[in-house]
Amino acid sequence: MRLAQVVPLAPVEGPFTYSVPDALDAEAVVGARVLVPFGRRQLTGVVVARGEGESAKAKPLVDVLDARPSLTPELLALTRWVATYYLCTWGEAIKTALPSGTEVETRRIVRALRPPEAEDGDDGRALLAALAQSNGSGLKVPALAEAMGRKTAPQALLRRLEASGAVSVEYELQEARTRARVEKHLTLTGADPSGLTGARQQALVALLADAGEPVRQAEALKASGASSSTVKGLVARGLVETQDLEVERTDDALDAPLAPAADVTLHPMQEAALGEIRTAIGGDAPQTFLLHGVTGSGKTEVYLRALAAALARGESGIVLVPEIALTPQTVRRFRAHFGDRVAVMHSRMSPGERLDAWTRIRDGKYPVVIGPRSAIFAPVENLGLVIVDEEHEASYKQFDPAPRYHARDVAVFRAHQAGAVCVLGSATPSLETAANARSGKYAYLAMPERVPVLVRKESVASGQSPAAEVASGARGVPAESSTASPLSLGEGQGEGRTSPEASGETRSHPGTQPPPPADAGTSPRGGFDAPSDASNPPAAPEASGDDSSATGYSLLAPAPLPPVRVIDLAREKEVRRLKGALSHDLREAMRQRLERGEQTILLQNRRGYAPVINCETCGWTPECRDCSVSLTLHKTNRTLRCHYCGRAERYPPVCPSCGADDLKLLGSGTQRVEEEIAEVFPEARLLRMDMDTTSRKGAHQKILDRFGRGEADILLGTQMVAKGLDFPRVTLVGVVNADTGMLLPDFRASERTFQLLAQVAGRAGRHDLPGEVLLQTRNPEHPAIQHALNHDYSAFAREELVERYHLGYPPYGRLIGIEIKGPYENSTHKLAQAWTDALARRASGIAGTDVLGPVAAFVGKVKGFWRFHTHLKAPRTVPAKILADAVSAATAEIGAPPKGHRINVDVDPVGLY
DNA sequence: AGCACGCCGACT
DNA sequence: GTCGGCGTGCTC
Repeated sequence: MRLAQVVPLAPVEGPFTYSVPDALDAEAVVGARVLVPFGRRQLTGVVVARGEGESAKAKPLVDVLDARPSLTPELLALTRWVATYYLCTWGEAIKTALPSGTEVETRRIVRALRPPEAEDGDDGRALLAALAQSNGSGLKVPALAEAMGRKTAPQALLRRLEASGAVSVEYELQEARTRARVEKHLTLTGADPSGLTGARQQALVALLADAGEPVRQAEALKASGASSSTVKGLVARGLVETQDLEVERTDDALDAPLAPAADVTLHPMQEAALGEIRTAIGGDAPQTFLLHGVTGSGKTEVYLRALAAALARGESGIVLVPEIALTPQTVRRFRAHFGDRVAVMHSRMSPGERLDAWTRIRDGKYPVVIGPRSAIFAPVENLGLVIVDEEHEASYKQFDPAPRYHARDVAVFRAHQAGAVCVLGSATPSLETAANARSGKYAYLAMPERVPVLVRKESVASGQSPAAEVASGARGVPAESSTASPLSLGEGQGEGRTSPEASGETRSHPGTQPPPPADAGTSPRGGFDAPSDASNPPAAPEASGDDSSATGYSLLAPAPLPPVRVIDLAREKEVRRLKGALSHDLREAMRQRLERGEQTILLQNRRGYAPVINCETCGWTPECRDCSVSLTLHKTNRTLRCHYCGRAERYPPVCPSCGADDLKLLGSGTQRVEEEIAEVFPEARLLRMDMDTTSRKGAHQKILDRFGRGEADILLGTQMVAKGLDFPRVTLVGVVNADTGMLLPDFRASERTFQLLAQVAGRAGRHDLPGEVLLQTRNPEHPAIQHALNHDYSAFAREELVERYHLGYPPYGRLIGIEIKGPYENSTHKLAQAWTDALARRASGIAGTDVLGPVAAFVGKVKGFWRFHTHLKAPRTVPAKILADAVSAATAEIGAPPKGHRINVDVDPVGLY
């Protein structure tokens, strides 16, 4: 008999075998979504294989849901890899690759067949009364339970009422929540319209004749001034036909007019990088590049041209960006170049818009897809290029729900599998990527210099260049050696190979453990050491007589990377008796900018007014009821707020514990810095950007636009001020407290701090005005600070890699994190201990492997759930599969956790606390 | 994830 | 005794 292997979209291990009725045989192809009987109900699954054979257990497929398969064999293979690598079910992985809300399944619906009074028993009456509220449309079983004020539905009672004919319980097909939108369209039948007298009718017919294709009724009526009765009349006369056709829901924001793409000439360094990428695109073998370019080196221009090369070959491309809201410039430039060939996915899209975009991508209408991490599963065919912009960004890692995948690593795998080229771009590559570049696994492309900037002429004249209209390119810049060279991370080039699973190659290389990047101090600095001295800037290009100025753009010489100065807050406190958050020097620097009419960006990576309140009399500190953190004072509405669960309560005027009027506000967040600036510079125009001021849709962009137009002197905010923005008049970047996050118990804390500081430092002095960066810290000797000071990524990476090597952390070790959550501290700890013991027994036989934990999470309780962590740490030489098997075995041994408890497995975790 | 079965304590 | 709560196991 004909069989199909089907993976149900449920967290069960599959696939399951079904028989295929003759009528569905042609449609039930691999990759198609199907409706299958599963237990007592029916649900959506995906056909992953077809075949012939005998199976006694196999039930027949109920229906095929796709006219065209939802998943290509390539995406099926990709999702299966994600499932095995990230330890989730194939069904969970497939679910992330499909638009949400499109599942079809049956649910039990209970309907009342009699009025409540007809029932003798009290509970029977209560059930019927609950159903009566549903107006005969019935209730799903959980909804019924809720309507009765119970946790679970009374199953036995239900069965009795069903048997006695008081209620019906039926499985009913629930349509997908998200469906294609169909709207009424009008066409002419071709019948002779002569003899029509009504002006409206004539107008409508003329419009339809002009169009020559079905026109949306709403559109036709608006354009012709007709009404629906006009249509009725025409239909009655047999002149017009109506039909329901699918329409695409699009995001209006994307229809905004675009500045034409500037045709710029590349800097030789960009040219060299692009050349290598193009060669790889032209070749047959898959290849991954690290494009390491400082802020302002023109990475986007390289992406654009690489993508053009792939498109020219008839291939498609995927561009991953960390978060669309934070990268509007990048998105706009792709749209300016590729127009309606680009599908943009972003987090603010409605499920319907997403579905429509997804459908059209699958139908091949968009060869370019740009979006956040989930876009790596976009159903494009003939993939030629995958770009991961800002590859170091933590937002590429998904945590909830499973699969807990890293989109960058999935990107590398997908590109490899498709024989495509993958480009990972960053100014501050993750150390994983740096190690892969160093070992030769990824080809290394360096763009260590800023390039001249092209701005629209009128913008230059007014002194304010709207961020979106800036493009990068250069002409006539003397070529420096821009040969790609490996990162100078130490000795041992060649023999060390760290191979990420995402490479799609072997999982491990036993016996090829990377050597320690020893003796880092004496190793030569390689091709990438950003110039930190302003004394030798690249020569300015001629700004006239070239094509670009003819098209309304002018070239501005690149600014050198700005000098960075560290302000030791501890010393500042001693010497100058620092009050508030802003040191004397930072205030003076800000004053200068105000006087010169230049702009300042201030980073304070903490929102609210004061993160801690303390009663000086009794020591009371407000803490969240549901989370083990102290509450932050938000002065704007006088609330105490929890930054983990969002809970807010009134800020008490006096200490609720002892009644003393002695509450001291410790530390400062953005609101307090805002207040301080207002006191010191009452004339300054200030914009604050943090989660509190950007919660409304579009608020984020509004603030940036206002700042870009020069409507404010100072932009103050959390790390969102550090991302990909280009404001020509910003000449000062101040970091109010560089230590936030630096001392967290996470082996990546230092890396993240360095990346944030490097990123925000790159915001100063991007055009003709020289910039300056001031870092305030209590830890001036910290490596993250010291290397940010010199813009020296290479030195930072070198040093940090040595540390990682000695500690056995990634990229020199593998890590699987297990989070155990539960409602009580004791029960959760016990479960965590039991799980950890089970894992330890499995891991004891694996050489070099450690089981660390369980330890209480850094924030022990969040939203009422206690959290404990255990980590499995192993050398890279241990195959990932061995570790995964150990974790699976431990999970199986422990079995299902008690009610209310959860165990989450996180392969390659990104945050440890 | 549902859904059903079957075992326990708390009421009539 | 029955009902409701909850743990356990299964779903082609």
